Amino acid sequence: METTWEKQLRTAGLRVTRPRLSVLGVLAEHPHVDADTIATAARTVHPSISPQAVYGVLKALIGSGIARRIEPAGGPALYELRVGDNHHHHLVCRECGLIADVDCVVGQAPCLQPSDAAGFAVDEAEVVFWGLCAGCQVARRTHVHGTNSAIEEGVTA
Amino acid sequence: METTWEKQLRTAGLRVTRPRLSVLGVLAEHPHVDADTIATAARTVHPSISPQAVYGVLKALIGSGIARRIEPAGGPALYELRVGDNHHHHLVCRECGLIADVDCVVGQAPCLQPSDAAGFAVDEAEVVFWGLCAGCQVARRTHVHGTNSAIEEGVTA
DNA sequence: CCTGCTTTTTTGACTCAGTCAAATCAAGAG
DNA sequence: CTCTTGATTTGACTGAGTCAAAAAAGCAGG
Repeated sequence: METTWEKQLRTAGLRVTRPRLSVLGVLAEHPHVDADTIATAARTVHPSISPQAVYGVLKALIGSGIARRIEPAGGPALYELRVGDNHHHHLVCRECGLIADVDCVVGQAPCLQPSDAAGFAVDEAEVVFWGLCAGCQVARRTHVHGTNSAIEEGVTA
Repeated sequence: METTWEKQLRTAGLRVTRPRLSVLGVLAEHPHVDADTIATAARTVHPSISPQAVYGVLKALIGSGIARRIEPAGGPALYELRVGDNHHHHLVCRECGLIADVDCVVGQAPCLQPSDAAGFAVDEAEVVFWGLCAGCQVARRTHVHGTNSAIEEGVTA
């Protein structure tokens, strides 16, 4: 497994270093993490890693397409490994920040091409679905006695 | 025109104040502005307005649905007036940050509902189209002599 | 196995966007 | 006009991330 990462790094023309391997290890275990969590987790494997090194590693990984950066509104940036070419989108929980992956909707849904592109040369469509994760729906029904009609009426796009 | 804003504020249960009216004025003139630009522009009308007042006003406007906040990756948050109910999405230029509105794709495109919602109760789908605006396409062709094949091959969603 | 060049990492200062809390001030109800 | 409540100002502070110089480590050639 570790050999795979080494190969990936070398293929990308990057040197194989301890900080890089430990960051890759963290990314492989946690699907969507912020830089600070990566630093903390990586420190269990490589105690001397500095926060800036994490940013540096992530920048290198992103630059060579090994990792991807997503920036949900209202929170720090999150990083994920890009395994293969499976481009996907994200479901974000408004309450707890939990993120789930959703398969790319293009294919069944070529409608993502904007109808009027206003002269733009569009090269990527980014979709974020906002809502409540299963756990937070339960928590809300338990503690609050209001309705959650707004949530369940459907999607506003 | 100003009376309209006063009415909107009062309807929302908000007091009509000079900072609020000047921020509304700026928002009406500029479709997508960041907080700092709003502060600078508002100062031409109301010189003593503080940056924090701008944040306060925006928070109030957003809380009552008069304005909307968007947070494109890699830049400060932008604010726009929400006229009527026309929910729309955004085209963002990778080069210059220019933003254009795109009509909501739901209606012709009910496919925005994720196929597998992983137990989430989804209440909003947010779409951002990334690319190059017309101006930056011209600028790039003029100054760089490489290809821009990646850009024009189509949308990756 | 060394040597030396180059890329990474470390260290530490710094920026930018935004928040928080206490004190002052103004809107507008009565 | 006065009083109460809500809004703004002032000023300190946080969190996320960048930048640059110095130290350290990777790895290619001998």
